Amino acid sequence: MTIKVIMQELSTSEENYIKAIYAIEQAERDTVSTNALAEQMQTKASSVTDMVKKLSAKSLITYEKYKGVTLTEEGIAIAIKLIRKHRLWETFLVEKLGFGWDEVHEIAEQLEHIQSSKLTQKLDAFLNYPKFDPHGDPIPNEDGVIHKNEKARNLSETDLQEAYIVIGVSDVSPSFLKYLDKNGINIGSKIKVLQRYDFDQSISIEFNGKEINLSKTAVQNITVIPN
Amino acid sequence: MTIKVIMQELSTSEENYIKAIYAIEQAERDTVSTNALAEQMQTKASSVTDMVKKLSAKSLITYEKYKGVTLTEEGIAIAIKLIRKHRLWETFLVEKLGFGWDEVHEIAEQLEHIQSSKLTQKLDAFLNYPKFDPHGDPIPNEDGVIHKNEKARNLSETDLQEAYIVIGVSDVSPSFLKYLDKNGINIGSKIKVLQRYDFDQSISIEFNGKEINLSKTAVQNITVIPN
DNA sequence: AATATATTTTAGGCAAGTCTAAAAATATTA
DNA sequence: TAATATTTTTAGACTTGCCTAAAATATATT
Repeated sequence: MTIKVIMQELSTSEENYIKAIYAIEQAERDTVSTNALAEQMQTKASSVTDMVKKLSAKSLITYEKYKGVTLTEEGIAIAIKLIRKHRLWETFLVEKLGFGWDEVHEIAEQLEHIQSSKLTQKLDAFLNYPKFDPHGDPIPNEDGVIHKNEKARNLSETDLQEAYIVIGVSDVSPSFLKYLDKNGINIGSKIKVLQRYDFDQSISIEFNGKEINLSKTAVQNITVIPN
Repeated sequence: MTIKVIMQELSTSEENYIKAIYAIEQAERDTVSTNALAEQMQTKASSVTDMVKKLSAKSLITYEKYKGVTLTEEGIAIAIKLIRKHRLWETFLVEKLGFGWDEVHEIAEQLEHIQSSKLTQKLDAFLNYPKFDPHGDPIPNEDGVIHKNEKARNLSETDLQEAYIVIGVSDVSPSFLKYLDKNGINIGSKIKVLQRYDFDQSISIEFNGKEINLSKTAVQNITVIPN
């Protein structure tokens, strides 16, 4: 027998509050103050108080007057679902539609509120169950599990002989992009770190069967995740 | 020099009214009455009057008390953009995510309100600029041009010995879908009309080298375009 | 044409989500 | 600890989009 938890339908605004509370809880390990939430939501403290009462009545947060709020288990589950959808859509926009990783946030912000768990599942499958989004942030799986331990890292912090996937570059100067392009390196490129030269902090990697040397500057601007 | 028309941001509700007015204008070739619109929107006539005043103030419709409404040029443009987005998303859901033809309407109803013309363009390109959605309805192009040029037609209105491509079905009963599935017929399937039997209005087609007989009912529910 | 019926609009109200201004509680500091 | 400053809540109001009930207008019928 399968147990299906009926999850209440939330408004876009309610969902955004849940997400904001989750984000603050992750950053500061404390209850979330009204002002912090107002700041995060770009609204007034009085509006926050109103909403906080409503979410509390729905048991998505615990709220005590003048003492801030905390997400309940159910609230956390909703936040993670939203993050999952957001990151899956960002991955879709970059990998399938060819958007730049810097242009997808706003659109994903809208897409994450589309209601259909089947859509999320199918999107996940279509993208081949990605573990990280284009910004290197982990994508929660369907059960809400987030692999926070394997976080995206800089190429300079990798282990030798290990395989990685390029998920981003921080320097976006045309010359750097051209340099990567010339070598065929792109988002999604699978590379292996061969050697690290301490004298100039350059490294050599294996990519597409070829060995490529990357300067210190290049290395510092490439973000990877373990493959 | 490119002229960019700044289009005002509309609420989901406003957009839905515009779409509803457009739909009624297409069906009946007349001004749209308050009651007809209330029926279409599943709401009360008084609510319609309220909204109609607002849309009129925004010059998206012309409205004269007790005389019904008509979309302005700008209103029509918005309606067509919404239809374009709706049909592109439906195509995406069916062709890329593997949804059934019958399950995509509700989701597309949400997706069509996502604001980003770049997203629409890129989605269109990703889908290879489809001309018809999974239901056989034409997809307006970026300039709002709808190729109604009688391309999509019912299988019952085809010419013998001609090649066609299946672009949709109107009956969405599971048994009918299963029936098509068993024969391997799908959206995009290339068929040739072999013969038409007047006594029971069934036809025989060639598909994948095999000859398949389709009953009158089946025929009436399949939409094709000339190949 | 006068009356009956149907349609549409107005008037007033409600919920969601926001705001400002003022009051209440908490935190800081002299 | 008492005064001051900050944070949070309350009270009342606004907008959007909807509602009901009643009034106004248009249409149909005798």
